[in-house]
Amino acid sequence: MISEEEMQIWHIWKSSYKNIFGRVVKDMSEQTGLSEGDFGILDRLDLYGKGKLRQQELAVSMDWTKSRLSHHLTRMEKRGLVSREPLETERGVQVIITSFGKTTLDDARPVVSMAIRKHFLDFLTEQDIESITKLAERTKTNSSSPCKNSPS
Amino acid sequence: MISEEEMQIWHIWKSSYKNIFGRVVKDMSEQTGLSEGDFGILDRLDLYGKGKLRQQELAVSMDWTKSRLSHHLTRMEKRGLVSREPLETERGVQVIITSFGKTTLDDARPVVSMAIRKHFLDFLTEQDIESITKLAERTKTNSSSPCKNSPS
DNA sequence: TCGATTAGGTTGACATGTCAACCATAAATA
DNA sequence: TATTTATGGTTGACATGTCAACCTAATCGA
Repeated sequence: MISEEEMQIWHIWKSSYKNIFGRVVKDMSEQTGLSEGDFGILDRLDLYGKGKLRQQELAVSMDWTKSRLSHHLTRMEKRGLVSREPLETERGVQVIITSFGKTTLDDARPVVSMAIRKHFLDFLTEQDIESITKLAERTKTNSSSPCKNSPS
Repeated sequence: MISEEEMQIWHIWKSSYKNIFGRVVKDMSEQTGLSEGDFGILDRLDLYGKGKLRQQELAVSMDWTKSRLSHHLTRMEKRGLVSREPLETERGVQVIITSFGKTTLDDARPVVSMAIRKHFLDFLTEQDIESITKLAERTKTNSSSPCKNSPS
């Protein structure tokens, strides 16, 4: 169905990603104690929500299922990184970064930046950047959502 | 430490990978019942070993830890995809694809090929291929292994 | 107004991964 | 030869993910 060379490209692409990504994650977790998920969540709470976000928005933003997020938040809560409380106005849950979470995040930012530069950005040419950007465009989710708001 | 745009590239690169890879894996698992790991293992047994490989070689080839492989093989054994038996000549374990594993693999190959073409190859330009290949080269593990054989 | 849906979350079971500890055998070295 | 050390694997505990079932509070339609 597909040629040797084509299969090669696939394998190279996969392992290249796994290598680079793995190095960044390793630096991050070793030097900050945060996983990529932890960091993503804290980052969004801090930047998009000034410290708090509704659980559902967080799920969308992370592109995670509600179940996955729920489990993850439970663990982060135990570690003291975030807290949860019911919304007042409507139903739903507010996720709030704790002060411990905030300082952990602040400490982590430079580490993460450094890791991304060292293991990823430093290797990119202009061509790579263009290639990455365009490929992402081309393969983007076909979000012409199936008739959600279509005039029946 | 790093600019908005640089962070953007990182995010785009990550999500682009996750999207494409996720689609391929989803097709594969839905249509064949195999995970990527399952397929990788069966594929290697079939191609590199004519049906059997030493566990350790398999681990290297998959770039997995021995622990991870051991756990995974235990599960695959339960499902009847592979079997294990001790080596005769030296110590160690032979991993052998069962006939059920072999037919499952044969059925899976075209599905996997199709998925890779549909979700990945079809979107690649010549430039992308060059970019992917070269970036992989540039970021390849610096395998000048730390003094394994260095003259003290 | 009442029943059916939808939205927002939680939970438990199970699959998958990681890590450190362990065990046995082979090889190297004192 | 006796003691280390390296090799090849297994195991158990625990972190992380997925899936389906469940619960409750809106909301929609007849």
